Amino acid sequence: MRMLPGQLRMRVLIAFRFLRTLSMLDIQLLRNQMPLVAESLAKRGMRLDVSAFETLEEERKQLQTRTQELQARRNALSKQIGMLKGKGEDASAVMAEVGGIGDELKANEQALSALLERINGFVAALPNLPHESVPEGADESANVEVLKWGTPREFDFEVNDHVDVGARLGLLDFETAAKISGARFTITRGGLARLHRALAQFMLDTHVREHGYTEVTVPFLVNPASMYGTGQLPKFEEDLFAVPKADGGRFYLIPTAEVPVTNMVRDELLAADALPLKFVCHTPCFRSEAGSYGRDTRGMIRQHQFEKVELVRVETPERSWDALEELCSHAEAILQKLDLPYRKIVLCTGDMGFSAAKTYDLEVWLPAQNTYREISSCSNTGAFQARRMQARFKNPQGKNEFVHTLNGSGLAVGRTLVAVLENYQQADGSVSIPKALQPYMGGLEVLVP
RNA sequence: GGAUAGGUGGCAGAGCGGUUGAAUGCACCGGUCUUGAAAACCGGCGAUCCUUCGCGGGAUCCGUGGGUUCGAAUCCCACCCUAUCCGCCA
Repeated sequence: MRMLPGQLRMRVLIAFRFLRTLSMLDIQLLRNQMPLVAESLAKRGMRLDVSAFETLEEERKQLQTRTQELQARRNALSKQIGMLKGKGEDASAVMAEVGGIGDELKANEQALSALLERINGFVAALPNLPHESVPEGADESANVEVLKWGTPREFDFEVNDHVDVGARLGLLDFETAAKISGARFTITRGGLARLHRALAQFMLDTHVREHGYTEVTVPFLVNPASMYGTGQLPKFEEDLFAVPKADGGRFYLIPTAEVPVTNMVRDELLAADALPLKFVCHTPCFRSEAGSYGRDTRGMIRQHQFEKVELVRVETPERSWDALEELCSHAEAILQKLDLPYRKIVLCTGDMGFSAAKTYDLEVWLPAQNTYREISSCSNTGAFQARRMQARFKNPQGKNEFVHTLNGSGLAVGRTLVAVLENYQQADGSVSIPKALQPYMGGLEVLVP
């Protein structure tokens, strides 16, 4: 198989990263607590080949020790040559001796770097370890409901789904979007377009004014290193849209603001008093949805392009677990203010994303589907992303330590619009506007056909 | 797209091919002085990996990769990135 230039660069980048950071999981943990790590990964349905790793490690130690011995000898002898020449004495005997080291040293160095790349390939495929509080299970059926909020409304008429509600209003148009772009795109018009904008504004304002987040705007096109930092690459390239650059490189369209916002601290060494960082960011998100051809084809639940208001936090390890609860409550606050019934679940070990140590999903009630659907996902990745990104802070003991990074939707704007249309629809085809949004709609109380 | 300049420790900024992991300043930590603080003075202060129970010892890292050399931050080549100016453009 021919390798694309981007992939080649990625492999080079990974090899380079490995030498600097040695892993995505903590390599020390892997070396010293192998059984524990294996057990933890097993909970995620991930079988860790312990003996394969130990063999590689054994080989690495031998090779590294031998290489370093040779390097030490070469350095010492070369230093002697410098001293002899400085005194104007003859150094040819020493030069002959050091010359003999060259071949073996070069062979050792090459073998070592090849081996390091193999070990990296092994470690890079490992997902984050689940937090101890995460319930064990193989798939979504083992997720655990934490709470239900609100009561689904009783309808005294036949409920329509958001596609029909939007059609009756004449403000939601999939056909024209399909003509322009293809499947999984949407056009909204008039009051509905404004309602969509109002939702995003309302979320931003709430998180800034009431929850203390700093609003940021960021690039929507990012480089491969950023995708690697947050964990989308190298494993999940097929989920992304790529844009080629004239120089042969590529940009990726962000699948979530988590990528650019979290990468703001990549390669940074932060002062302890700079933490926590709390950012809120409204962006479009682009996803290829390559693995979900048959799912949610109707309506605007699953799109190639949607908008999201994202919360990102950079925390110290001591505080990150409290911060996750807090962040999730901030996302919940939006649903509560909009009076949309939802439930909160904690994902089991088998259903979590690659980078996450623990994830809460918020699911909003959709009456037409008679079920709850995901509208937010809030995760603590611990030091997993920070280790990939080299994002550190100087702890009170003066030691450099990896930060913990968290992110969560607060909320997905498109799906929130769906939820409002379905939950606030009325028998005559109109849709009343949630109280909290009316100030953002110039006081408008209802959208009428 | 064209033309320059530059990428060195948390930051700024030195660095004739040879005891340079790197001067100096700032920041930071400890101490002296002070009623306290500031100032001044003294001392300390990079990361990662290997080895050791520990003390310690060793290796690698000056944008990235490669080359020359007994020896490279320093010389050569390629690439990446940043800044500035010109052109074009929302």
